[in-house]
Amino acid sequence: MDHSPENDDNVDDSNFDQFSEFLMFDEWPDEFHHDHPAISQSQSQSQPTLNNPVTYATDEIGGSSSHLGGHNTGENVQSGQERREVRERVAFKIKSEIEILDDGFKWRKYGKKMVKNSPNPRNYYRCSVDGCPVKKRVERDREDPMYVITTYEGVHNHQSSF
DNA sequence: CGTATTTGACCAGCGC
DNA sequence: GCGCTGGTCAAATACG
Repeated sequence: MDHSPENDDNVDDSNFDQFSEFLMFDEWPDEFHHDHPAISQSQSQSQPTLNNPVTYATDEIGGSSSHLGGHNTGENVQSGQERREVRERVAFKIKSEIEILDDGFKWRKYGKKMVKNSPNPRNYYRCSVDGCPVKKRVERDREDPMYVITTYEGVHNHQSSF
Protein backbone atom coordinates (compact mmCIF):
# COMPACT_ATOMS: atom_id res chain seq x y z
CA MET A 1 0.00 0.00 0.00
CA ASP A 2 1.63 3.12 -1.05
CA HIS A 3 -0.25 6.27 -0.76
CA SER A 4 0.93 9.80 -0.73
CA PRO A 5 4.59 9.76 0.15
CA GLU A 6 3.83 12.49 2.57
CA ASN A 7 1.44 13.36 5.34
CA ASP A 8 1.23 9.69 5.95
CA ASP A 9 3.65 9.51 8.78
CA ASN A 10 5.09 12.17 10.99
CA VAL A 11 1.98 14.16 10.34
CA ASP A 12 2.02 15.22 13.95
CA ASP A 13 -0.39 17.94 14.88
CA SER A 14 -1.17 18.58 11.27
CA ASN A 15 -2.93 15.31 11.20
CA PHE A 16 -5.20 16.20 14.06
CA ASP A 17 -6.25 19.21 12.11
CA GLN A 18 -8.46 16.92 10.13
CA PHE A 19 -10.35 16.08 13.26
CA SER A 20 -12.05 19.41 13.00
CA GLU A 21 -15.35 17.69 12.52
CA PHE A 22 -16.29 14.41 14.03
CA LEU A 23 -19.01 12.74 15.94
CA MET A 24 -19.52 12.06 19.53
CA PHE A 25 -20.55 9.04 21.49
CA ASP A 26 -22.18 8.22 24.74
CA GLU A 27 -19.17 6.92 26.58
CA TRP A 28 -15.52 7.33 25.86
CA PRO A 29 -12.84 4.97 27.18
CA ASP A 30 -10.68 6.69 29.76
CA GLU A 31 -7.59 5.53 27.98
CA PHE A 32 -8.62 7.17 24.79
CA HIS A 33 -9.13 10.38 26.60
CA HIS A 34 -5.58 10.40 27.64
CA ASP A 35 -4.31 9.40 24.24
CA HIS A 36 -6.33 11.85 22.29
CA PRO A 37 -6.02 15.31 23.70
CA ALA A 38 -7.21 16.68 20.42
CA ILE A 39 -10.44 14.78 20.70
CA SER A 40 -11.17 15.74 24.24
CA GLN A 41 -10.48 19.27 23.21
CA SER A 42 -13.03 19.27 20.46
CA GLN A 43 -15.42 17.52 22.74
CA SER A 44 -15.43 20.44 25.07
CA GLN A 45 -16.21 22.85 22.33
CA SER A 46 -18.87 22.11 19.81
CA GLN A 47 -17.88 22.43 16.22
CA PRO A 48 -19.17 25.45 14.34
CA THR A 49 -19.90 23.27 11.38
CA LEU A 50 -21.22 20.45 13.43
CA ASN A 51 -24.58 21.00 11.84
CA ASN A 52 -23.68 18.24 9.44
CA PRO A 53 -25.73 15.06 9.45
CA VAL A 54 -23.29 13.70 11.89
CA THR A 55 -24.59 10.27 12.54
CA TYR A 56 -22.93 9.38 15.77
CA ALA A 57 -23.53 5.81 16.69
CA THR A 58 -23.48 4.76 20.27
CA ASP A 59 -24.46 1.18 20.40
CA GLU A 60 -25.72 -0.09 23.68
CA ILE A 61 -24.55 -3.53 24.57
CA GLY A 62 -27.70 -4.64 26.33
CA GLY A 63 -29.84 -3.63 23.40
CA SER A 64 -30.55 -5.91 20.51
CA SER A 65 -27.51 -8.05 21.00
CA SER A 66 -29.58 -11.04 20.04
CA HIS A 67 -26.85 -12.06 17.70
CA LEU A 68 -24.91 -13.15 20.70
CA GLY A 69 -27.68 -13.62 23.18
CA GLY A 70 -29.31 -16.37 21.18
CA HIS A 71 -26.01 -18.09 21.01
CA ASN A 72 -26.20 -18.98 24.65
CA THR A 73 -27.64 -22.32 25.39
CA GLY A 74 -30.06 -20.63 27.65
CA GLU A 75 -28.13 -21.92 30.59
CA ASN A 76 -26.49 -19.20 32.54
CA VAL A 77 -26.18 -15.54 31.72
CA GLN A 78 -28.56 -12.76 30.95
CA SER A 79 -31.81 -13.54 32.54
CA GLY A 80 -32.50 -9.91 32.78
CA GLN A 81 -29.00 -9.13 33.89
CA GLU A 82 -26.82 -7.22 31.52
CA ARG A 83 -23.14 -6.88 32.06
CA ARG A 84 -20.57 -4.57 30.52
CA GLU A 85 -19.11 -6.22 27.48
CA VAL A 86 -15.63 -5.48 26.33
CA ARG A 87 -17.09 -4.27 23.10
CA GLU A 88 -17.75 -0.59 23.21
CA ARG A 89 -18.66 0.80 19.90
CA VAL A 90 -17.68 4.32 19.11
CA ALA A 91 -18.30 5.84 15.72
CA PHE A 92 -16.60 8.91 14.34
CA LYS A 93 -17.16 10.92 11.26
CA ILE A 94 -13.98 12.56 10.23
CA LYS A 95 -13.30 14.82 7.31
CA SER A 96 -10.35 13.17 5.73
CA GLU A 97 -9.10 12.32 2.32
CA ILE A 98 -7.33 9.28 3.61
CA GLU A 99 -8.79 6.61 5.78
CA ILE A 100 -5.46 5.42 7.05
CA LEU A 101 -5.17 8.15 9.64
CA ASP A 102 -2.69 7.09 12.25
CA ASP A 103 -4.23 7.54 15.65
CA GLY A 104 -1.19 6.30 17.48
CA PHE A 105 -1.90 2.60 17.20
CA LYS A 106 -0.78 0.03 14.70
CA TRP A 107 -3.65 -1.47 12.77
CA ARG A 108 -3.55 -4.55 10.65
CA LYS A 109 -6.21 -4.83 8.00
CA TYR A 110 -7.94 -8.19 8.21
CA GLY A 111 -10.78 -7.80 5.79
CA LYS A 112 -12.55 -5.75 3.20
CA LYS A 113 -16.24 -5.94 2.45
CA MET A 114 -18.66 -4.24 0.11
CA VAL A 115 -21.67 -2.85 1.88
CA LYS A 116 -24.93 -2.62 0.08
CA ASN A 117 -25.70 0.84 1.30
CA SER A 118 -22.47 2.18 0.00
CA PRO A 119 -20.73 1.98 -3.34
CA ASN A 120 -17.57 2.00 -1.30
CA PRO A 121 -15.96 -0.96 0.44
CA ARG A 122 -15.68 -1.20 4.18
CA ASN A 123 -12.31 -1.96 5.71
CA TYR A 124 -11.79 -3.94 8.88
CA TYR A 125 -8.72 -3.28 10.98
CA ARG A 126 -7.43 -4.89 14.13
CA CYS A 127 -4.85 -3.77 16.63
CA SER A 128 -1.48 -5.39 15.92
CA VAL A 129 -0.69 -5.52 19.59
CA ASP A 130 -1.18 -8.81 21.33
CA GLY A 131 -3.85 -8.73 23.97
CA CYS A 132 -5.63 -5.90 22.29
CA PRO A 133 -9.19 -6.87 21.47
CA VAL A 134 -9.63 -3.55 19.78
CA LYS A 135 -11.06 -3.49 16.32
CA LYS A 136 -11.51 -0.64 13.93
CA ARG A 137 -13.93 -0.32 11.08
CA VAL A 138 -13.35 2.30 8.43
CA GLU A 139 -15.91 3.21 5.86
CA ARG A 140 -16.32 6.12 3.46
CA ASP A 141 -19.43 8.18 3.62
CA ARG A 142 -22.06 7.23 1.11
CA GLU A 143 -22.62 10.73 -0.14
CA ASP A 144 -19.57 12.46 1.21
CA PRO A 145 -16.45 10.76 -0.11
CA MET A 146 -14.41 13.36 1.68
CA TYR A 147 -15.71 12.04 4.96
CA VAL A 148 -14.80 8.77 6.54
CA ILE A 149 -16.68 6.93 9.23
CA THR A 150 -14.30 5.36 11.67
CA THR A 151 -15.78 3.00 14.20
CA TYR A 152 -13.67 1.86 17.11
CA GLU A 153 -14.63 -1.23 19.03
CA GLY A 154 -13.14 -2.14 22.37
CA VAL A 155 -10.44 -0.62 24.54
CA HIS A 156 -6.71 -0.87 24.18
CA ASN A 157 -4.81 -2.85 26.75
CA HIS A 158 -1.57 -1.12 26.05
CA GLN A 159 -0.27 2.38 25.67
CA SER A 160 -0.32 4.09 22.35
CA SER A 161 2.81 4.83 20.40
CA PHE A 162 2.57 8.39 21.57
C1' DC B 1 13.31 -12.91 6.43
C1' DG B 2 9.59 -10.81 8.64
C1' DT B 3 5.69 -8.24 8.64
C1' DA B 4 1.78 -6.20 6.64
C1' DT B 5 -1.52 -6.39 3.11
C1' DT B 6 -4.58 -8.55 -0.34
C1' DT B 7 -8.48 -11.28 -2.00
C1' DG B 8 -11.67 -15.07 -1.54
C1' DA B 9 -14.25 -18.26 0.92
C1' DC B 10 -16.72 -19.61 4.97
C1' DC B 11 -19.68 -18.93 8.73
C1' DA B 12 -23.35 -16.97 11.49
C1' DG B 13 -27.46 -14.49 12.31
C1' DC B 14 -31.86 -12.50 10.72
C1' DG B 15 -35.46 -11.84 7.56
C1' DC B 16 -38.94 -13.31 4.66
C1' DG C 1 -36.23 -23.43 4.38
C1' DC C 2 -33.68 -20.36 1.62
C1' DG C 3 -31.37 -16.05 0.81
C1' DC C 4 -28.95 -12.05 2.13
C1' DT C 5 -25.74 -9.20 4.61
C1' DG C 6 -22.10 -8.65 7.56
C1' DG C 7 -18.07 -10.29 9.73
C1' DT C 8 -13.94 -13.09 10.34
C1' DC C 9 -10.30 -16.14 9.13
C1' DA C 10 -6.94 -18.12 6.10
C1' DA C 11 -3.54 -18.45 2.43
C1' DA C 12 -0.88 -16.03 -0.82
C1' DT C 13 1.63 -12.04 -2.06
C1' DA C 14 4.28 -7.76 -1.80
C1' DC C 15 7.25 -4.87 0.31
C1' DG C 16 10.67 -3.11 3.74
